[in-house]
Amino acid sequence: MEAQGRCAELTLIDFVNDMNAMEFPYKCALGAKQQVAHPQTCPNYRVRLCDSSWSRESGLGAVEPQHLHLCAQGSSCSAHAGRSRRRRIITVVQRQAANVRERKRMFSLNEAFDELRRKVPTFAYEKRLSRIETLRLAIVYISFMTDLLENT
DNA sequence: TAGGCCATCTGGTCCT
DNA sequence: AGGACCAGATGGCCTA
Repeated sequence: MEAQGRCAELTLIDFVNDMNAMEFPYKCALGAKQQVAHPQTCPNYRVRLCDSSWSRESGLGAVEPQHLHLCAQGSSCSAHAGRSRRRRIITVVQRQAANVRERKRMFSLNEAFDELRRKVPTFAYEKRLSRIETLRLAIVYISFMTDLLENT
């Protein structure tokens, strides 16, 4: 039992080694990047909040705005497909409230990512995993543990 | 300087 | 109607 546990431990270390070799060969730099957003200093933030293109006063709501908005998806855009829909008009206050909710939602998403980062094995000196790296590593890790369970 | 990553805003869609 | 979810756009920061 103890030997089996040690075996799993060693295999886990090998697994992390393999992962570093295969997936993250360049992850030897020290220091994790921790970005801190400053909405107050973000020009985009201020411009967007002052941009009234979506507001009731802009008049866009009255001229079939689905033909006015920029859409990178082109003709495949779901907003353009099928029946025409009237644009949902919201007030500045509602937009700001929606922005706050979206920030909270993204915050909880990042909390979940942080929790997942703590669950997947990495070396301490390794740079903080990005979200996509975390997901991919978790997938491989789960597969690895599943195989380990089936073969013991 | 280019590319990766991230935070934020935004508008569309779905669901309650 | 309004909140949740999603994806696109944008701009800032960091690293090679």
